[in-house]
Amino acid sequence: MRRLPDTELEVMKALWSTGPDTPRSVLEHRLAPFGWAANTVNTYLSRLSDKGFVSVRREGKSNLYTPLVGQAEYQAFDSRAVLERLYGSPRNFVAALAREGLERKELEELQALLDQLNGGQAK
Amino acid sequence: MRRLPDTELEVMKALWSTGPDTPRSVLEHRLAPFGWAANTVNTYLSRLSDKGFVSVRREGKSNLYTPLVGQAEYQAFDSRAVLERLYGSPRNFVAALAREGLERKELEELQALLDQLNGGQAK
DNA sequence: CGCAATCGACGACAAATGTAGTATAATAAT
DNA sequence: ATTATTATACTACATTTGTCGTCGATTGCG
Repeated sequence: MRRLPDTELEVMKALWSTGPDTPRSVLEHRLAPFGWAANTVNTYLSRLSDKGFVSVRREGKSNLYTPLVGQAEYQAFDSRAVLERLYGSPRNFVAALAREGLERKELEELQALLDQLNGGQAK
Repeated sequence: MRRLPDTELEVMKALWSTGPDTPRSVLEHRLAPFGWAANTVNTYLSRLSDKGFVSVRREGKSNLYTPLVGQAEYQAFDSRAVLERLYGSPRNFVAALAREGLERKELEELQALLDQLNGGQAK
């Protein structure tokens, strides 16, 4: 698994939210704000395919791209990579966020999650 | 502020830990594991200088590079960027880590930090 | 059937990143 | 001084990323 560049990640996020989809559809429904040319999306999808993140299948007149890597799976990988790159531990990451100003809501969500993780039990 | 590529970030980490330093010294003391050529480090330092992350000063026979952006400052910026890129909230980030397997120690550290953040008081 | 609208494959090209070599100027050792 | 050592500045070059354009095949319409 490798970390994806920003643009390809945006395309993956689109596919994760819509499910298997065609370039045109995904562009119009989920990537419109970027104002990308149709070919641009095609390039990103093609690169994602090369990297094994999506599969391609002929769906009548156009291609249908299906995510091969799930969002949760990618996030699990990426979050660890983030720690290794600069923070070392979840604690350091959250501390950095805190320095920048954590909102009450974010804090509460975190606390709730931790309670839950602990209630279950930590591995 | 912009996000730094991996190699430049490694150099910054080295400078953060040693303080102002020369290319040779930083390479030998903190970057040895990478096995980079001396000129490679020089290039990274030069790019960091262009980007305004370090300052250069002539120190006798060699250059002395000083970080202009602090580690805490960079981390605060970067951690937010991480959330915006893929997670949306600290909660989602930690949840992703949890899926990948959080160690008990990491959990405890996090919990302690949160207690502290709350004890202090959430903004 | 003939032509126009689509779509995808492939090629292009600039900027950023990873990694160093060269050439040159200053230094140090004989 | 002459030479061997260094450190720096500049150049170089492959790969990756960001963005498309072109061309040829496919489809749908009149």
